[in-house]
Amino acid sequence: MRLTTKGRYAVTAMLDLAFHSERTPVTLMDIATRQTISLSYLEQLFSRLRRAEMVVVVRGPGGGYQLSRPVAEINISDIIKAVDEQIDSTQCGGETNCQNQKACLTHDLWMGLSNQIHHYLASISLADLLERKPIQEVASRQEQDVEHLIELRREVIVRL
Amino acid sequence: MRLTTKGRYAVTAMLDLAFHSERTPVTLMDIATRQTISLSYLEQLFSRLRRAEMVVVVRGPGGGYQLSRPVAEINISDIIKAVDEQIDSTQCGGETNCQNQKACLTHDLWMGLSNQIHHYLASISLADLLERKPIQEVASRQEQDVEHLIELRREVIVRL
DNA sequence: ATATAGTTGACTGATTTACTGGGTTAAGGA
DNA sequence: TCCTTAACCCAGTAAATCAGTCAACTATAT
Repeated sequence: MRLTTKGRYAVTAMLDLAFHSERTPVTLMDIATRQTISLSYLEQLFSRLRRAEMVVVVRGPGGGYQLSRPVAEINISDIIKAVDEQIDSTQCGGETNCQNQKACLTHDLWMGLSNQIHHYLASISLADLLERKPIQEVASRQEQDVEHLIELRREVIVRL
Repeated sequence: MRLTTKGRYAVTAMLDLAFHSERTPVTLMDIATRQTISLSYLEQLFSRLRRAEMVVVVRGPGGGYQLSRPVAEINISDIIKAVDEQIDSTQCGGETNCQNQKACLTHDLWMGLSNQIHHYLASISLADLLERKPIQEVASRQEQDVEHLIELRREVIVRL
């Protein structure tokens, strides 16, 4: 279980989905605009999220992504694991042969530690995050800030 | 608070120190041999650990490193923060201006999350880890496995 | 048909990781 | 005083990862 900015991007994007995809799918372009993440980077992340069956896809016009299950059933740990390529942190993948064919100190230590963190993050769902006041406020502001940009983009595209 | 292999190396090395430096200082060479970490990499890590006042140094023959305080007063979070240069995970360093001079979704979310992880790791001390059975067993085995190597190294050096 | 939107892969620059090798400095012992 | 020990420090580097770009592709709704 690693904790890097990559995982944070994924959690942010999933939270954005949770806010906006209840009725209609959300395009990566919309998420990119609201969360200021590059579209192509989002594509990479969602490719993994899709393979991990965290999101479902609707292709074609009006399409986009939606969460594959209710927000209460998606936890932070799963999101991070989906994008963070699990090059397991002990170099032996639970094989317990990190050091001269035997377990290293780190093995038991870090396994235990990262298990605990994993369980902790697994206990937090998207639903939990959605309930938080400050997050709701930020999300509303983001919608207003960026709504006109998204509209503008659509109009401009239509005119061309 | 990031969670990478670098932090794991630091925690492993500190745990090794906790096991072996109670009476006499421990050289980085010994740790390098026991934990199979490169000596120069250890030097880098301990340079930071020393600046963070996690360890004290004794120079010259018979010297090495010792913990700066009792094992119960050194927690995992401090160790990781000492070596992981805190390029804060939100790009705004608590300034709350990550996105167009305002808070991003990530800000509150990730701040909260990483705070919780920080507190969790802060609640685990080296003393806690030392008490764990599997860790004790691995440490004993490592001593036996490597003791002769360390002895050998000293003899060889003496002969040269 | 055409525009929308996801899918895939190759490729890039920047940064971090983990390590090598060189020399310098402090301290202890013969 | 000289030698050894061991920390200190610096410059460099191969590999991996991060974050992102670009281009060609497929599926689908209108």
